[in-house]
Amino acid sequence: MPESSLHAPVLDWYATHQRDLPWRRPDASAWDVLVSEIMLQQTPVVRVLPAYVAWLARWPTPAAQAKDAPGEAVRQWGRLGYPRRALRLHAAAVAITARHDGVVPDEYEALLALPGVGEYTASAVASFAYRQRHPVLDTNVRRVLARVVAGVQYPPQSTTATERRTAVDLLPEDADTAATWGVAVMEIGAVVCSARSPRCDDCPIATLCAWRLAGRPAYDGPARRRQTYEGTDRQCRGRLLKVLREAPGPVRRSALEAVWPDAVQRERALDGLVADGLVDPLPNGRFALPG
DNA sequence: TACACGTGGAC
DNA sequence: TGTCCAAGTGT
Repeated sequence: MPESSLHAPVLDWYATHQRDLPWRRPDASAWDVLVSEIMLQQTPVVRVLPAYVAWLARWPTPAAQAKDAPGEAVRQWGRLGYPRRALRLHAAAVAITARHDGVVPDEYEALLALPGVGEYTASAVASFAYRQRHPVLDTNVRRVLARVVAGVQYPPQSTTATERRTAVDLLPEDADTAATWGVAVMEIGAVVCSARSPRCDDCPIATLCAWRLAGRPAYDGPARRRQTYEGTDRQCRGRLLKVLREAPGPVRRSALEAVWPDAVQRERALDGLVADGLVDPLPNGRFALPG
């Protein structure tokens, strides 16, 4: 069975079933796409939607973003999570303005050099915004390929050379078709071939899926690392930054002390936020979002 | 290569 | 109710 037999059913399904998301509209700029991709890193679409609209209403171009302080980006980020992304998106806007004349670069290597842009995001922007032929390997695509091609329930913990080869092998020859293919496979992973309860009855490639053909065997490998949160430095950092975000200006140390009782952990977390550039310690002993 | 890094919704 | 999961990146 040639792998290209997957193309038509996937592309046909996407043509009629794709969600209407703002960053996919024809008039979405490369900046729009970049903002969406950074926001969507580890964050569900439904939570990104309102944040995305507000962000671009305030900063419709990289130059507009670059003119404001990084702390304003952190504040505007709100409760999306992983606020370092806000800092990096701001830094990317500065870099785009300085190095690329305010235009989001269309070359993969130039994209990869931007802060907060890794292998996936560089491919996504090159593909979705500039219609280039790049394999996009996000968690959705990796899961779909793991099931359809490899016949297993879940992909490996980190992206492997085998997965990259599979993604490249499956890429349609025509660049524009390849770009649509990428977002289409992602969409199947997001709304049909979900992690917990795949809806094989609604899947356009169910009859070609190795995992389904094998009877949907359960994941058989090393335990997937579970993420802890309660009581961690991460939770503490979130509490501290929330105080800064919601204050109109600099805050006293006492305001930070009030949200986390463990002094040792609190100081460690605060030091971490300062080291990450998310918090500015002021000479007067107060703390602020970076200026 | 593992690990750190937020937040909240679903089951 | 606690676990799992969500369009990853940087170190």
